[in-house]
Amino acid sequence: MPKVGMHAVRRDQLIRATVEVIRDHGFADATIARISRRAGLSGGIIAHYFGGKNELLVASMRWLLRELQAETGQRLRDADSPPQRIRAIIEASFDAEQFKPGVPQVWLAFYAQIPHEPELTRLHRVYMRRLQSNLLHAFAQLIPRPAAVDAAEGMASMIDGIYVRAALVERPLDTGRAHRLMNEYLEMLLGRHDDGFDRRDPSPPPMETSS
Amino acid sequence: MPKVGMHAVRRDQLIRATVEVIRDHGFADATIARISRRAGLSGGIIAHYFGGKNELLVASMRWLLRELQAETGQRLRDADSPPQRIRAIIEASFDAEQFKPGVPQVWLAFYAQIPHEPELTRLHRVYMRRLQSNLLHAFAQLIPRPAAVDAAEGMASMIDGIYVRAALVERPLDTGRAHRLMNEYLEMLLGRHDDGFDRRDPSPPPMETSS
Amino acid sequence: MPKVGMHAVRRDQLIRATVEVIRDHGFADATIARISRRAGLSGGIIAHYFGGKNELLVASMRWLLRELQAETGQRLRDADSPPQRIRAIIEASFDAEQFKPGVPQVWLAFYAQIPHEPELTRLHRVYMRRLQSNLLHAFAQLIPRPAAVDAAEGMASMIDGIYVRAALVERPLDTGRAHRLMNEYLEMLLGRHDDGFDRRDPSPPPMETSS
Amino acid sequence: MPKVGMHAVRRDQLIRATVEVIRDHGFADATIARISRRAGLSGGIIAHYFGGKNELLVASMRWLLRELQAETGQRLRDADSPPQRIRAIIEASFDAEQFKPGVPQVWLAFYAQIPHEPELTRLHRVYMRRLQSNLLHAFAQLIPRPAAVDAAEGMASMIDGIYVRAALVERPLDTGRAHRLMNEYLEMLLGRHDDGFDRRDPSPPPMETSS
DNA sequence: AATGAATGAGTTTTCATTCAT
DNA sequence: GATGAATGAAAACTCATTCAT
Repeated sequence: MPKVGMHAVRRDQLIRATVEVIRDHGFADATIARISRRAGLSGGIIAHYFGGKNELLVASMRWLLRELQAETGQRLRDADSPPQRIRAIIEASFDAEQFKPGVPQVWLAFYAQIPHEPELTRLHRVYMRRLQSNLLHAFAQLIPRPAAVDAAEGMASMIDGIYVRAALVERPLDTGRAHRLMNEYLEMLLGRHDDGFDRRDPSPPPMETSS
Repeated sequence: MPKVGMHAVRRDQLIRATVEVIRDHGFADATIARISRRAGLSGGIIAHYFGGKNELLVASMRWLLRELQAETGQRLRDADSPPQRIRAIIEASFDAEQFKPGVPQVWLAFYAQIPHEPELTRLHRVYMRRLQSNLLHAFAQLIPRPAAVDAAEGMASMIDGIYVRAALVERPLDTGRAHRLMNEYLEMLLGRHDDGFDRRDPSPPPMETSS
Repeated sequence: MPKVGMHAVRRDQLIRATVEVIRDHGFADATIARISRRAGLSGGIIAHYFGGKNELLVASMRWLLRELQAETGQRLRDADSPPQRIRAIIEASFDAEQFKPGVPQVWLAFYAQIPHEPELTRLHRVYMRRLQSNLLHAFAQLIPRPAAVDAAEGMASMIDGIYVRAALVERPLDTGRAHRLMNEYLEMLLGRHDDGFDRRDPSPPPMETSS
Repeated sequence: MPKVGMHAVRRDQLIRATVEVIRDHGFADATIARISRRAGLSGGIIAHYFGGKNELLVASMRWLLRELQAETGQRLRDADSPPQRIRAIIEASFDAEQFKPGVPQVWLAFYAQIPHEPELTRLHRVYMRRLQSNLLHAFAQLIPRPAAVDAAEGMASMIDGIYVRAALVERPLDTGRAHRLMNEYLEMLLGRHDDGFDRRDPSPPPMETSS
């Protein structure tokens, strides 16, 4: 009788290898041969566990999103005010794990593929909507609704922008400076309306449901 | 007798086809067959005019950067104050041309390839440094140096972030809202120091040299 | 304690699955994965019971031939005149079981493989010789020897032809019409010599030995 | 500028190689590697000229059917009475070319694949219907309609049966004996009604249209 | 006895490149 | 200048076999 739990172990092993290969070679050059070699397994194993290369790639992006989502969810649960909730999102995005060398490149590679692979489009849309919803609800408790909409959009853009640039520039911002930039932006967004706006918002924060 | 300028015509034709194919299929699926078919030419032609596929891809990114650079340069020449210079950069980046459907996807595709192709790395670095330099000089005339460094970084990140998101979300911001977000951010960046800082900066603006 | 006869049960189970898969997908697409899944067993089981895929295929054809042979033998034992013996062969070949949808396709698939797999060649040769011998002996008691040789050949060809066509046409003959065609042919073959030929043949009918 | 007509030459070359490989190894073992090697070309060429292996196989069967159809059509055009038309069909089917060693095996291989590949099903159906129609029309001018229907079916079955057996037995009938068997069958079919049936049939023979 | 994990050879397909015309 | 025929390497995928449990 085969060892139990092998399924999960192997899938994880292969997904990690995939992420590493994409990090080192880019999406277009992430071949089955490279991935399976990196995982220390044979090429045929990918068909065995994922059905095909594309499913492995999708599973890898799903895994990345889940990791990030888990981080975000954890921090959101610990936050108990709208500003803290916003900061929780920033901190999850700029977690040390996400800023490790190579990690932004992997995200960027998947980002570029999103418009061309429907399942990636779907995965990303789900993630992004949840993020946007969280940001909007938090801002809406702090500043007037129209400003909150722009603030949420701006905040999300800033997060993405800093992160994408981390993949592109030789010496990316350290996480400290990334945080500082984000927090200054946040302060400015909130400060503009620091003029008597009633911050008490009766609506509860959006649920953190796992998809 | 060959037509004069055929060389330039064909190269342009192939570069445009390359951009279209990357837009429609992504970087990994931009094959010579597809590109040459789109250009209405035979597959062999690419070796003839570019030596190989990779050179064509590099030339295509160079072409994109030149277009953007030309736009930026034009607007910068028309600007005659630091804030106007900053706005010129924003406006060039969020030009209607750059926001056409598909265009952000193409940039994103090249972005993802930049870390893996040295010549793309180089091209992008040159472009980015010039942009950064322009932004920094402009900000440095408006706010204190340490704040200017952060402002330039933040502004560049915001530009990239908004642009990348335009490739990823179903309904990207229209250029109007993109501009508004940028301008609000700019005002906030400048406003924070709107407290007697001497905006006169003796250093000249950076040269607009074509690479 | 293993059930008694498990060996035979499993072999039968796998052979039936093989026949069904060949029926549905053809010989070239009868994979071990499909066969074992159809049998409700794991892929490894085939090596366990047959040594390998090819042995399973050979065993499957042997099984088909044995079934047909059993049917033929039974009917021959019930026949007590040369014409009845010929009809017994016809009836065994066009038994309802053999005309079930899909069955002719299976035979055809094996037929096509016979020239390329020595063991199948052997199996089929044995079967065919016995059939031919039975037909020839029966005809030889009814019509002159040279005519009997042709009649046996013609009868065997007609059987094969009707059967192969049952695999190829959309609406195969029903067994009734198949029988009628065969019987008419038989009558014609015999009728031509219905002119005083001595039907009494001293030679005994060929033995029905099981291979 | 490439040589003109290469397209037709190469396709023919590859189809012939395919037929030879199927003849020697069977359908399941007719690999692209073997086929292209036999044709003296590289494996990639098959994608170039046929798009894929399956299209090559379909084209090969179409080619075989066309050859046979051409032979049949030629002989039918030379026939000027119903019995001659029937004999024309027999003779085309049992042409020396079709009885060359290996040829029946190739037909048998394609036959076995017909139920599993829709395009082969279609090709064969078209061919078979035309044959059946020709036979029926000819018989209908010679014997009563119900008998003609059976005669056409029986004749087609006999042709297929003799031909299939040619692929299966060690020493197939020589074409002479095959013809004799067929002609005897034909005579019997016609002779049974040699009793005053009005052979004059006003309906014209079916058109020989190329598909 | 039976599983299904894992392999690796082999197969089809893809594709950039080369080159004669 | 331009084609598209042809290649061959590399890619993804298939699949029979092996084997530890």
